Amino acid sequence: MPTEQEQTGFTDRQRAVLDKALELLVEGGEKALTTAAIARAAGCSKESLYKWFGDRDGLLAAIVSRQASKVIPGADPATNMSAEQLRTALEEFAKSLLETISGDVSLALNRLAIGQASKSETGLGAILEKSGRARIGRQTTALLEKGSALGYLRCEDPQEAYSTLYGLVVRDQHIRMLLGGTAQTSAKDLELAAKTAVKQFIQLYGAEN
Amino acid sequence: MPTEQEQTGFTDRQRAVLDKALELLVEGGEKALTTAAIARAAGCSKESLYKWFGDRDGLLAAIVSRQASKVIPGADPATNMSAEQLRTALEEFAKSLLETISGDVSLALNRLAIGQASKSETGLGAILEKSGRARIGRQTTALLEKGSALGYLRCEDPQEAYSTLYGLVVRDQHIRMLLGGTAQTSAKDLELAAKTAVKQFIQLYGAEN
DNA sequence: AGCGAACCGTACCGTACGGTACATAAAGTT
DNA sequence: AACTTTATGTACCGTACGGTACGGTTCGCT
Repeated sequence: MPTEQEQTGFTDRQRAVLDKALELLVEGGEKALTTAAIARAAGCSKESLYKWFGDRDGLLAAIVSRQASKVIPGADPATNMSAEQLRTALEEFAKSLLETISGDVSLALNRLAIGQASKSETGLGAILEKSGRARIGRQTTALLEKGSALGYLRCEDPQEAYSTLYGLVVRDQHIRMLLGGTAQTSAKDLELAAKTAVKQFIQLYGAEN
Repeated sequence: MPTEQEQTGFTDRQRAVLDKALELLVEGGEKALTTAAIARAAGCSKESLYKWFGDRDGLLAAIVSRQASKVIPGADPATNMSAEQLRTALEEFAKSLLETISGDVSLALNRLAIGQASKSETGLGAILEKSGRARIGRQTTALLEKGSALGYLRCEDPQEAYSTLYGLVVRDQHIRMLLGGTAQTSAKDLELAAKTAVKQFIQLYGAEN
C-alpha cells in the first residue's frame, strides 16, 4: 500500500486507473465496475489493483475520493461587493450547482454511494458528503455571511439560509434525475431556474429596507 | 401467471410475500434481497416466486408497485377554506412529506430504484415517480390551485409553485439521508421545519396585498 | 375415491465475481 | 552482471446467486 503522498492522492498511474474506472462506472453503473473490467480497461493487472487499493471497497472509496478532490473552488467572497455583485455570485453558484448535480459523473457517483449506503458502510456517503457537498456548502455559507455582514442579507443563521437556498435551487431535480428521469433543463432553462431561485431567495432573506 | 385482478395487485398470498420481501429490503438493502432469502422468509418456494413474478426484476417491480399503491391520499381540498385552513393544510403536507422521505421504507425503496437506475431499465424509478411522488404532487398542486382561486395565493403556475414548496420543505434532507447521513430532525424539529417552510412559501406566494 | 392444480422444499446447474497465486518481463540499484 | 522491485497477464479457487427441475404434499373439485 502507498505510504506516501497519501493526502494528495495517488501515483499518476493509479490516478489514471481511477479515471478509467470512473469512466466505466459512468457508462455502465456499478454492476459494470468489476475488478476484471477495470483491469482490462486500464491495462493493469488485478493483482496491482488489490495491492494499491486493498479490496474492491477500497477501490470504490478511492474513486469517490479522487473525484471529490476535484471540486473547483468557487469565487471567494470579495472583501467589498455591491448588492448586485452578491446576486451575481449567488446566481453563479446556483447555475454551477445545477450543472454539477445533473452531470453524468455526479449522478454516477451519487448512485454508487447511495447503493452502498444500505450496507453498514457509511464510507462513500460520508466521503461524498464531506468532500463535495459540505465543502461547497461552507463556501457559499461564507458568502452569505459576508452578504449579511455587509447589510445586504438578513439572516441570523447562515447555515439555515444556505439550506434554504439549496432547496430553492435544486427543488426535486436531484432525486428525479437520480431515479432516472430526464433532466429536461436545457442550458437555457438552467440559467433561468438559477435566476428564479436566487430571486426567491433574496425575496426571503434580502434586507431591502 | 395471474391473469385477473391485475390492476389492483396480486393475490393475498402474493401480497404477503411482497411485504416480507420489503421487510428484508428495509433491513438489509438490496444485497440481502436474494430469491432464496425471500423464499425462506416468506415460507414459499423459489419456483412460486418465478411463477408469480417472472424473474427477479419483476419481483422488485412488484415490491415497488405494491408499496407505491399504499400512499394515503391527503386531505382533499375543501370547497371553501380560510387562509388559515390553507396554511394548516400546507403544514400538514410538509410534515407528512418530511416524515415519509425519512422513513425506513421510503429510503430503502428509493435506494433500490436509484441503484437500478444505472442499468437501462427505467422501470423502478418511473414506477416510484409516477405512483408516489407524482401522485402526491398532483394533490398538493390542486390544493395550491384552489388557494390561488380563492385569492389566498398568487401563482400563475401551480406546478412551479409546488416545486418551490417541495424545495423549501425538503431542502437537502433527502439526499443526505439517502447517502446514509443521520436524519437529525427529531419529531419536534420536524414540525418546526414544516412550519418554517410553509411560512417561507407563503412569504413568496402569499397574496396579502 | 380419484384427479389435477397449486405449492413447498431441496437439490441442482451454470455463471459471474472477488480475491489469490504464479510465471514472466521490464526497470532501476549496487 | 546479478539482484530487487514492480508490474502484467493468465489461470485458478471458493462462493454466491439467478434460474430450473423434480419429488412429495396439500387442497379443491367432481
